[in-house]
Amino acid sequence: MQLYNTLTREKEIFAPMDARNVRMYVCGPTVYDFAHLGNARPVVVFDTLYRLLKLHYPKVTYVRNITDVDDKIMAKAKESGEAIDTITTRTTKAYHDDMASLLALPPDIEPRATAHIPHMLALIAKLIEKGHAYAVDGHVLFNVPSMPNYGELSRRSRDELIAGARVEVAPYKKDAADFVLWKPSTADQVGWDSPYGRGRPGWHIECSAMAKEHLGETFDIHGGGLDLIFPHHENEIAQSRCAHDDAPLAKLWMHNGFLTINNDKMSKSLGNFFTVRDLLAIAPGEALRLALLSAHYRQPLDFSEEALKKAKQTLDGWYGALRNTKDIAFDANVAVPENFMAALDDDLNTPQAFAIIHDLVSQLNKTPDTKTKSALLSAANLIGFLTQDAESWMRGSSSDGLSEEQILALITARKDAKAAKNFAEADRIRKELLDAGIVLEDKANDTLWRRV
RNA sequence: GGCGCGAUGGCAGAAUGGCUAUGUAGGGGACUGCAAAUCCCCGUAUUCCGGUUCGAUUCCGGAUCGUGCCUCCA
Repeated sequence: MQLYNTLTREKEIFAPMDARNVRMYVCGPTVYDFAHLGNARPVVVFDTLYRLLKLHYPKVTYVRNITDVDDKIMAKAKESGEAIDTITTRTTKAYHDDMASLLALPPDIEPRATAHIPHMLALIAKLIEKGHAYAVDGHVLFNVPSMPNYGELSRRSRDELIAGARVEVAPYKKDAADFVLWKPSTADQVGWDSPYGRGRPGWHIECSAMAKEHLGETFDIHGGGLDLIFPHHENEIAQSRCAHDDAPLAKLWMHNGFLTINNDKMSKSLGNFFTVRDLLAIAPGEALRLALLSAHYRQPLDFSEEALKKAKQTLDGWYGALRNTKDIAFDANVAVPENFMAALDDDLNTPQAFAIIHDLVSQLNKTPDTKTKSALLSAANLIGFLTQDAESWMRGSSSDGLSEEQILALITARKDAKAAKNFAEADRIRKELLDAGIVLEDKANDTLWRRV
């Protein structure tokens, strides 16, 4: 398979370091609030990659961290008066639930930052020992000029960084580009004892420490959002390589594009974000997943509720084909179609993969047979689609609106009216159901219904 | 100011040095008591200006517009 490597800015043939165990690290959430859709995109994208890798290789170790110590969490705790643990535990649970709703498989290992403080301190000590970091006033800073090839991922020189710097340079820094590995905590702030005084980790060190602990010094794939390239991933590389005798951190770096709303970047600071939770209230997770994968992962994706509705309609069509062929058997031995695999193996071309699913759906409608149905299901299931029972998908769920009993009673009443050739009454009932969001499909022997 | 990305039909969105995706919307037809679903048929596209080439939407240069990053961020 081919994957685009941010490091080389080219598609490369993927060759794992150890084909018996492919290792992948993806930057996970800082748990202080509900996940927004921008957080969900990388989860769904790398879940798709994870599923593909699992198909190609006997074992994949997928690590996605939970950042449970951070100034944003501290600020939230101060604001709400809750304990940090309470916030991180609750938010982590919500994150797990939301991502499961998006049909994302859980990672193999989900390390928490607070459980790796000793690993971070060990890494920091090594960096100081090797002359790449220095302690000053309770801070420990990584000295960027100590690494000659700093900036390879983002392709920035140190001079450019300083020239463009928007922030004031802290007086204790030896160099303007130096970044924090460890910072002091006041008595009322969360902190851990260390040789540099009581404090807490900087933003980047946790990923270096946890990746080393769970995947080793060098692993296959490191993923995350585009905005992590600089500074986060650049600094992870600096820390890890300088601590590990210049061993590369990851062979392949993958970054998903942004989610936009009306072509503006969706972000917390702009306030133009949707939480996954809010969207799950108006559409099934599978529809959200489809919407998130409907553009290639490296392209920007402009999200709207309209796009989400379209995704739901598309799935109605796919599930409709399954419901119409419910008597056709599924054969698990039928392979995923080659062109479908080829699309995904070409740097996760999900739009192309969906085009092939559309084609299979259309074939199934025309020639309903086990071979076609099985090809469709094996393809769709591979990347987390069409895993539900078609009938239950069509019936959906609705807390308000008509109950299934009411719907079935109306359908029976309409059937009686039709038998009596009272078409005006039959149409009136159908209109009543339509107004309640129920669409009927008359078949030869019975009437099917679905929620729109 | 520095670094980068993008521009494809009404909309969404792939691909490609010659054949033109897919979906959706729209038009016509089949089926249906009428619908729905499904099937068949049909329009509409590669931002602009140069260059390379037998041939460019694709490669190269420039312009315009949009957008991201430059120590909060997926």
